[in-house]
Amino acid sequence: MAEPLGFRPLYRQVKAIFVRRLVDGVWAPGEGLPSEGQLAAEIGVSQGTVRKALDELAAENLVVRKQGRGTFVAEHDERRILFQFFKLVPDQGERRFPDSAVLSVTTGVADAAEREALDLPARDKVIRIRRLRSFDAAPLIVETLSLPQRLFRGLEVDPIPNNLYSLYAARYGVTIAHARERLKAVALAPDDAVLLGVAARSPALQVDRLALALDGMPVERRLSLCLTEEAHYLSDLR
Amino acid sequence: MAEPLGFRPLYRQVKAIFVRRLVDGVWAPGEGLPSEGQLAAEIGVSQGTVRKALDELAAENLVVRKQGRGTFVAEHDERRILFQFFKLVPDQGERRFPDSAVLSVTTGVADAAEREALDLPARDKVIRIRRLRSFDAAPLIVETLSLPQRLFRGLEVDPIPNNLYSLYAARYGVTIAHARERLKAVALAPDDAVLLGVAARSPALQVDRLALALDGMPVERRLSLCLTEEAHYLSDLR
DNA sequence: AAGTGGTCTAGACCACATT
DNA sequence: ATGTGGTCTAGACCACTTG
Repeated sequence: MAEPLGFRPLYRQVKAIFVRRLVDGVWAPGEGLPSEGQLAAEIGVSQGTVRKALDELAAENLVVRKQGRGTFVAEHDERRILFQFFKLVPDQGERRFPDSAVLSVTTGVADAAEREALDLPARDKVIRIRRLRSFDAAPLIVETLSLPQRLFRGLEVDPIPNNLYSLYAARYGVTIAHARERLKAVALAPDDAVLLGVAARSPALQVDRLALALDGMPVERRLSLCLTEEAHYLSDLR
Repeated sequence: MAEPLGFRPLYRQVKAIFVRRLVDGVWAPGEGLPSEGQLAAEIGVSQGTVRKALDELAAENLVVRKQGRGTFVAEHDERRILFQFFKLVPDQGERRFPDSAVLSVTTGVADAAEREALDLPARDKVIRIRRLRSFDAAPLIVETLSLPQRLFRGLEVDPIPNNLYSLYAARYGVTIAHARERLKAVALAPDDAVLLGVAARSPALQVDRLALALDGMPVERRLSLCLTEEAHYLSDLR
């Protein structure tokens, strides 16, 4: 009578140890990890097992490996966000990052959609950030972010940087690991159309993003309305 | 004076041998590969090196590994297409595959967009398939496919199955390995709106797909107009 | 019981970056 | 010269599937 339960390979247990250290901030973004040999000796497994654990973390973009230099905790620098999280690219010209103008920062009780997405109990509060993003002063995206207030205390009192994911990591120890986006084509409401400088009822690409932390906890919801006259959402199917 | 050229690890050379066999159809979809040990002995490398080559092919969905059974050439069965290539999912209910009704099959000289996408010389011909796809008789997508005629001779004279990628592989030896999609929100032209049963100028999600074969050659362009009232395009950012 | 892929180890050597 | 990750090997054993 063998165990009907799943088998858990050693390298996954090692990986779990490493993820724990990332979640707890023992290893902070940008920092270099100990060498494979040191980690192997510390944990008491072979170097090959550590290697396999680190390879999986690298495949998930949680660490970056550099031959001859070492293994480093991944950062949310502009380049990474541009390629991993920002899928809207100009039809012509280089892939680049838009400017952001914050329209408002408010707090309030989460509505049904926010509670559902962020897995919040009733009456929990969220911070809402509304901003307009542009390429060369040409409005491109108007978006509303919703964040659980209990995770991001004090965020609303300071200036909002363009690169939010870097701020989440540095100030709140929250690392965005991946995201799920749901896309629809919609007709713009009059007020959004005004902000984007187009006619009401113009078609726009609506992107409903839920961003998840290292441990899988949902930490940010982002509802974006994008003009796609001169840009498109790029999706690679592999 | 060392070689300034790139270093090419052994397992990648082995992988290239395997890809060659897939491209040439020596190993056909669904077929089982020789065991790792046999391949290692045949090529004259260690089993670990063969393993690393096969692991990469599995990561690219070109082969499927089944513990205790063997390694198999990936097929374009319904499940794979549903998860890898069909990103439009119902807002409520299970992920599923729409029905297809072919509207027309024609041939003609490739236009500028088709030549650009498919990398065709001037005056080359394409086969165009236009079809309407529905969930439970509710129209969802109207799409036009463009295929290089020289790759798919005779395709236009036979009935068009719902699962085209399986047909490409079985009859023309063309395996679709991955695809690149560009999304925009557009207002429906009157004739497309009629087909989809909505008002003219309704917003729709336009998906411009370019599908690439194993060797990276572009082999299919597909322009889809999707209604997103009760469905959405799902994109996972990892 | 036999065959397959999956894991784990130990050691040698290579490529790359830094000192 | 040293230290890092990357490759390659050989062998042992484990988990899973099939006959």
